[in-house]
Amino acid sequence: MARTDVPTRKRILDAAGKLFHADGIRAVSVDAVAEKSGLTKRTLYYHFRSKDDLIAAYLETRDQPNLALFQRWFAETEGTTADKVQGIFRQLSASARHPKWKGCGFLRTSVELIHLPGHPAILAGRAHKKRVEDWLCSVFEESRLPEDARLLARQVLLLLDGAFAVVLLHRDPSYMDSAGEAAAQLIRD
Amino acid sequence: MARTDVPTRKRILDAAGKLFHADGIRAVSVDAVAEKSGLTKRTLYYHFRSKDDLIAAYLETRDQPNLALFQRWFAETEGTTADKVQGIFRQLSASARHPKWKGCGFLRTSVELIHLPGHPAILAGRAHKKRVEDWLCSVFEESRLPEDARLLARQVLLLLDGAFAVVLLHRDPSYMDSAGEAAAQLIRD
DNA sequence: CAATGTATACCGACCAGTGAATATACTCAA
DNA sequence: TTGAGTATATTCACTGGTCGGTATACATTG
Repeated sequence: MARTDVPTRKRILDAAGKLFHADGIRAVSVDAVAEKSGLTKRTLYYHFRSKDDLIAAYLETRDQPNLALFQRWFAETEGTTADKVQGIFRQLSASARHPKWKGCGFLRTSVELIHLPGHPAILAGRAHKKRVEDWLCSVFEESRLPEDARLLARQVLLLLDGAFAVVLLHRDPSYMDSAGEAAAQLIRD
Repeated sequence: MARTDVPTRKRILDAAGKLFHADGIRAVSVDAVAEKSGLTKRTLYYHFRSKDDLIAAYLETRDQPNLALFQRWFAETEGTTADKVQGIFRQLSASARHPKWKGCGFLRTSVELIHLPGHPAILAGRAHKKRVEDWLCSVFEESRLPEDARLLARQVLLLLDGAFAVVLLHRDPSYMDSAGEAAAQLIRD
């Protein structure tokens, strides 16, 4: 239907999101996305120029919500900055207990496509990680001596992404808690 | 030649190794490996039951050398345990400056294939990471109070893998140094 | 009519894996 | 020593299937 352009596009993005999350980007064919969304492949190619275009659009929809979640978890935790950061890890640890948990979509997707340097997914992943780091940095600048803030933000990001990778690989959420403790220790120190 | 079975198999593994490292496992076709090794695909399938079998054999060849490298870097660095661990990160930081550096093959491959739970590459990655962690744990047990050793080993592993992922994604080896500093700080503390 | 959106059917390229035949080297009996 | 037999090693040509992407025609709506 011509009037209802948005729902069609959204249906495609929703279907793509589910499939990409479940099986990875490379493994999901455009045919599969079309079938899952109940539309024809040709219709999909009417709304998206290419599969890469679809991937980019899919990642865009995930960027802000992801950071917002971290910010909410940070804000909702009582205590020092170290406690609040550890709160993020604790919430992630709880999330990771769900059997369908697949870690950080940006990290996963970026590593999956790391061999294609200019790929939109790499750029999206890079931008997302930078956004998280910058937010952490601003948080530390507000509550601590400024010269440590950038380094500290980087180190917390390293622990965060390390935990995403290791928890995913070992299927053991307790690594997320170990990462949270390490982060708290680095911040407190 | 029947007498010289080993070289053929090795030629295939070498070719596969180069291609897998350069382009990723999924992206490399069996045809490509066959062509690179100067043999026919059918010959490849004579020596390896399947592509997965080839992948598993390829990863096996990378397991011990990788850990041995860490151990060498650890042993060759002077100073405290914290210094020695930081030495590993420093060496990795130097390695990461080579333009062809692609991070940890086990981590990259495991994340690439994470959606296939029983895949040999996942099992190999898991086993490799466990081996590194166990080695770190034994190192810490020898030089520190035993109850902290396991947690510390896990946290260093988290920093290590976080750095592998973040350095790869951002193409910025200095994250490896930040990880090393964090590790040293956790150990010293 | 004309623009937008959707569908059927198809393309060439590539994928992992295989069938059948062939070449090479080793074994052992005459 | 030689020649037949056998296991190993390799090749060419192929299969069924999937991939991303498209040519073309049909439908709906203003």
